Amino acid sequence: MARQTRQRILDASLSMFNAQGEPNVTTNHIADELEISPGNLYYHFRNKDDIIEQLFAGYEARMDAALAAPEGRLPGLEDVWLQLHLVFECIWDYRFLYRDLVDILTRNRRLRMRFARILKRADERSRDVMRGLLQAGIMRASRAELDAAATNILVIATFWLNYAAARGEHDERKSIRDGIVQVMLSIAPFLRDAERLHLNTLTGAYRD
Amino acid sequence: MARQTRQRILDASLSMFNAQGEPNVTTNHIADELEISPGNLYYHFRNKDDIIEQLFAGYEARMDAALAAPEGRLPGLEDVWLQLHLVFECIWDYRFLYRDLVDILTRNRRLRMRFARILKRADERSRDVMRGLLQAGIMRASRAELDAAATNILVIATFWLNYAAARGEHDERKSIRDGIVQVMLSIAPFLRDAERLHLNTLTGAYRD
DNA sequence: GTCTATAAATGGATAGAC
DNA sequence: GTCTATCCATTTATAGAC
Repeated sequence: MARQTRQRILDASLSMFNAQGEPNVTTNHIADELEISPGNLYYHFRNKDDIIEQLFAGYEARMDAALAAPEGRLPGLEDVWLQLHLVFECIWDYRFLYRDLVDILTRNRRLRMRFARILKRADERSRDVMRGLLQAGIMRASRAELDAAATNILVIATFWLNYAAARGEHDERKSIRDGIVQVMLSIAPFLRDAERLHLNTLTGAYRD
Repeated sequence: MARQTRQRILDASLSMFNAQGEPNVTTNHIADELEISPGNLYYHFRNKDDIIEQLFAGYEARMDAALAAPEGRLPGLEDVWLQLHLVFECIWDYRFLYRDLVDILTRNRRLRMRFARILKRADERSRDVMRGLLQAGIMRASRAELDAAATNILVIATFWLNYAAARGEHDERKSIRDGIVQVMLSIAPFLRDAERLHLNTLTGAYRD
């Protein structure tokens, strides 16, 4: 039953962090929710940060998988679409991390480095995709524009949920779809007319 | 001296919030820093949230001024440049708000509504500029692309400092300039070749 | 207006029994 | 593994003297 309780604590923590925001959930709240004693919780984890680190490990593995490149070929627009889904689903499942990102990373040096590594990987991946579109001849961009576009995608993906919350968006689930559309449309103006129009049609249909 | 102390509390709070993050600064810390008693602080403000609300009022006025449109004429690219500076400087001066935006807005219903109003205004302003470029004939975009581009600018401006922090950027002052360049380059691909090239040159020079 | 003193509540964490 | 009991530190906030 040891494994069991440990896992239950992680599951409840993730769920409560996501629902109420990590700063607003104490170890006591978690223990209450599971109807176990605080002492028991501290038997399984050194402290709250330990719980967060374990959750982060799950997030890390998930995001690393989502950021994997397709085997041995250049990525196309359809690959982007699929990959964005994987990434946004991952962000959604660990949204507590993003909600208070700076505060969490400031408190914990290890997480800071690990998150920076993921960002860097996402950046490379994002650039790869752009380069793929360039080489396929369906995109036109200067070096600076390409870099900026890649960075743009990271910023949108990373903070889209926060943006939705700040705007007072209630249907959080829907904002995931909006975020994906937002990223796709940020690529559109770089494309050749045919592909650009195609993308506009696709995103328009997807939105509803 | 009443006005004096009150203002000193506001100044110190803003400075400490910006430096250490609002969640990590308590009313006691503020009193300590000013070498006054906690009781004195509570004579001037009902609580920490009251301080934040007063600071927010300053932010609000400042941002409203930065978002004002030029008198009676359509905005051009140079207007965007200037206006971005005003907006980013304002964000910089009140960066504590942006650092823990969701948490702060979740805790305070009034601030939530007031910030949403500002975002809405920025959105309109951003759209106006796009429309101006369209009508001037130097930009080409579908309706969906224009909306997305306007939103993009908001997302970048709002979260650029957080993004820089998450990447482990140390020179915070420099990230302001990078943010401005990032926004300008997000507009570039929509422009006619002449203006597009011009913008690439300008941002390239500005960055260093 | 400002201070001292302190209440009241909370959150993180541990010791020791079972 | 789990619980009870409890400690310690922190934070917010107030009462009352000066």
